[in-house]
Amino acid sequence: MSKVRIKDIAEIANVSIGTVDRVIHNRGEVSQETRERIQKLLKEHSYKPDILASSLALKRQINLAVVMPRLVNEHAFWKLPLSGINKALEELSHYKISIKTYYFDQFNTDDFVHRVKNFPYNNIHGILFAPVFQEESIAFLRRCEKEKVPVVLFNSLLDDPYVKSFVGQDAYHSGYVAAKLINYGIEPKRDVAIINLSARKEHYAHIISREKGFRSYFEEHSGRLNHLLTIDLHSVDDQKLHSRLNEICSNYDLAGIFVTNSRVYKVAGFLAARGSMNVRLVGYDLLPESIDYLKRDYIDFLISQKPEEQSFRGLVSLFNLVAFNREPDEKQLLPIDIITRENLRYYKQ
Amino acid sequence: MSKVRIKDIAEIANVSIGTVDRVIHNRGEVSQETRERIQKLLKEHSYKPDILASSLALKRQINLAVVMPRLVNEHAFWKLPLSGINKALEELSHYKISIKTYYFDQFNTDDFVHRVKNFPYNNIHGILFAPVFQEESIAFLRRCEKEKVPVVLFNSLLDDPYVKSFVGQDAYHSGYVAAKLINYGIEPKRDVAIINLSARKEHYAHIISREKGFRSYFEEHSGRLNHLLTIDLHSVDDQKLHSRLNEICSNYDLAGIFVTNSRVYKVAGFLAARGSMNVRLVGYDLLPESIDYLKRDYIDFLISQKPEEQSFRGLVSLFNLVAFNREPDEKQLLPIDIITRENLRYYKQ
DNA sequence: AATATTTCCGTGTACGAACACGAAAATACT
DNA sequence: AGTATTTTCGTGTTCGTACACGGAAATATT
Repeated sequence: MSKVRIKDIAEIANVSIGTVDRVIHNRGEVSQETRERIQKLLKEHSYKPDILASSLALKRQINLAVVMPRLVNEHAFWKLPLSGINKALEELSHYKISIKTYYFDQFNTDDFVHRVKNFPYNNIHGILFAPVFQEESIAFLRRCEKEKVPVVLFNSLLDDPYVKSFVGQDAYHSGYVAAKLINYGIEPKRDVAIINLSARKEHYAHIISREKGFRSYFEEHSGRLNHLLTIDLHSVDDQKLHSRLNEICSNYDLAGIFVTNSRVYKVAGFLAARGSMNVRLVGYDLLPESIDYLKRDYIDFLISQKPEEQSFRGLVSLFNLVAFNREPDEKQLLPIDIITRENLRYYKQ
Repeated sequence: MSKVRIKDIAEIANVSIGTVDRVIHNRGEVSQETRERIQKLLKEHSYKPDILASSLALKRQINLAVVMPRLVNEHAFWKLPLSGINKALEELSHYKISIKTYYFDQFNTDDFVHRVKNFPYNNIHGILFAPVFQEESIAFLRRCEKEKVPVVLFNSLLDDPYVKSFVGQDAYHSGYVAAKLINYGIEPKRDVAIINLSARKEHYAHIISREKGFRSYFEEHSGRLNHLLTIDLHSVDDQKLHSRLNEICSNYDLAGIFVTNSRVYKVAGFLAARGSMNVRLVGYDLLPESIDYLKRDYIDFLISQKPEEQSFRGLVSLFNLVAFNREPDEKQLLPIDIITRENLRYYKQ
């Protein structure tokens, strides 16, 4: 039961350590026959490399890239993954590693395509990618596949066999959880609004999934379905937003609002300005602005996507893949943490 | 900025690696003068040992002990830390480590005192301890201090300077969070019960803290204070419990119940038997029985203490302390996770 | 002064895997 | 047959630290 080392395998097989090593790393230069013999032995003795020793001995330089939306004007969400990237950089500082970040304009398909075209594929050993544009992203994956650069996704899921791993949240279930929280807090027969505050909703598969999850909760539970309304607001202008929301408030008996992304603080701002405290408000992510409204009770619950952890785990997975050939889980689904004013302190940063 | 190694320090100080090593590990046999000189250099260059190399080179055998309540009859809670212990054992399997568990009867002070008396202090390098009896536990700590065996606590906090670290949850705030959840879900002017289902409440400091946290939420918020009642039920007998609860239900307009520990499933069982679905119920921990009632919507929220993670992190901290002299944080407070039927899957085991 | 004892410090090996280098064996080519 | 080339494999060093061992220097003892 004691751990089997390369040396042990080598002795059993009557070959040298070097040969076993070559088999393990597919470095070739081993005869068909002995390779198979050793592979069999490795399996039989269920050889697992010693993580510590491997790490210590690793000499290769490893270059990773992160491809994600640029931090434009207001959508502060994309700041958050950066701290995860830095944390990963620290955690992996024993190694010879470089992480370079490539930003693209999340509202401009052409920009993305252009950035990806001049990508230094042969200097990069792995890519952590936050996809936005469905088709173009798939095309990017095809290119990576051709260039044999492994890709790990975070934040948003692309259904493609070449993706080595996805780190993120199940969007559907997060919407489902949000629905529970709102339904739990309000009396029956009152109205609930789903607000999409996204410039271009169709770009975000997970926003759609969240709404679906939210709605399906109500389908399965108390018949509040005919009190559900979806509002798409593409404008980022606060003036317009407020007047639109005002209008809705007077037309409906709003008891709860679900904002399908991190811009929930905008709706909270409206509620605060209007002074209406008894509308349940649930949204996403721990942006500073949202935290502020959470503390002041204008937001009741936030669901964290854990963006720092997403990028962190994504990078670590990617590194382990390219450095040690350790295959990550296909999906790394992070828990759907429910954050309130009262437990916030344990989730911040 | 590149990492400084023992070798570098040795060269600068014009001594050998061995000497620097002796200084680092306080192994003596170094003259006062050179010791101080090297210590100064270590600080100046902010030397940090390479974790990987240290681990690989560590040859000492390390024996840890866990001291915790025995898994008696019903209080299944104490099963949970065991999986954390096993996980730690696995994680640390690269090392020469042994973990031995010592159980005591959590309802019998004498039993605890007796077990602790014949403790093999000189074979044990560190103790992970879940205290129950205040005074006797402090006495135990004194003994450990005398024998120079470091102690890390989990689950329940003892205020003692000798404790190297505490891994657990802030009980007060967890009660506070529970109050938010109940208050959020019910209409004003209805009654809320706090139920202590503990054989001997006074033994559990954290049960008292939870109640305090719960009450203080209501003190700070909507004046529901005169609708709050505390019920101490020492009996474990289901018959008695049900009749007592029945009695309460008819005397009060109960809209919410907070059970201050993992026995919340007992109250859920009562509600299920009675068929009353519209009482909000919040309690602790992911016991299988409670999970079952959570799934059936008799329990609305569970707050997890993460017992597996407590014991896991406790052991890892303890190991790092005795093996590498890495001081753990004084308090390792785990997040107060809010678990519902809808996000349960991401928190199970 | 010679020997014993203590204090102080350097050397060497081990940990397990990665990888460079080069040697031996097998095969191909003239 | 002799040389060149390729395939196959073994040896040795490296990563940074832990620790055993033993040697030299300083001090004490007779």
